[in-house]
Amino acid sequence: MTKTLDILSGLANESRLRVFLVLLERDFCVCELQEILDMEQSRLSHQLRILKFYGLVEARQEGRWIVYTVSEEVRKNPVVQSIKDSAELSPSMKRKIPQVRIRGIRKNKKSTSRRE
Amino acid sequence: MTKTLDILSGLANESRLRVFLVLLERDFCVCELQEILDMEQSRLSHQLRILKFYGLVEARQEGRWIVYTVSEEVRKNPVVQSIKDSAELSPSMKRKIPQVRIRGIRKNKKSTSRRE
DNA sequence: AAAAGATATGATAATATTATCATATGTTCA
DNA sequence: TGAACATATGATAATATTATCATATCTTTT
Repeated sequence: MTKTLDILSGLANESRLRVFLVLLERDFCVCELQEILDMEQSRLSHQLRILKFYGLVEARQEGRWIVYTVSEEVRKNPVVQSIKDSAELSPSMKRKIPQVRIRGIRKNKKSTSRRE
Repeated sequence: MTKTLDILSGLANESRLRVFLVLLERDFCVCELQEILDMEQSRLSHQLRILKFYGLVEARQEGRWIVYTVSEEVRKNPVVQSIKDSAELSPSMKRKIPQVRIRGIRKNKKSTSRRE
């Protein structure tokens, strides 16, 4: 179970909070997050590692991509829920979320072996 | 209104989180907090300043003491409420809370001018 | 007024966080 | 297989946080 202090520590950073809020919408691979959040790859990767460290996100390989998720357990956490309700994503990010679908394009080309 | 990121930043530190949880129980002056939390005065004072900086606590003078409070507005914040519900104070701290009453002792000796 | 009590502040050192750059690793595709 | 893509990692520098110590400030008490 994710401790409250871990949630606070993990999200006490603006970019990490944003990444997390986007991942609460739905799963994304790193390059999709890059697009939505307009963040440099390496920086994003480091921040994702920290989110993972605090138990806030999980990663799975999906073909050529690594897809990050917020588990059901974390989603159910009351502190996480209140943060989700209170913190607003910027309009520009919200706009991008339904559009960005880098993985989708490829999945149609060839049904890849997906171990989830 | 206290922003979510401020709440997260302010409480993403174990001692600060503890101080805040104690102050959610009721108001305390610094020396009472020192007693309950077993923290050095200077360190406590610095952390209180940070809590104040993030808008999580307020301070008022009360005679010789400075009493810290969590405002109603902050208490009502959903993120604060969920943190209060999720994070547990240690038993030793809980035990001390009803006992420690440094201000009270003096108040009986002489009714001091109190501007609250 | 001086002593004692309560708290804040400033300086410093130790430590942690963050961003950035370069590069390594693993996967798919031609 | 090798190029291209996607991501992670390591090193380093810049910056921020934290703890500690000494001292200053303000209030009350004697």
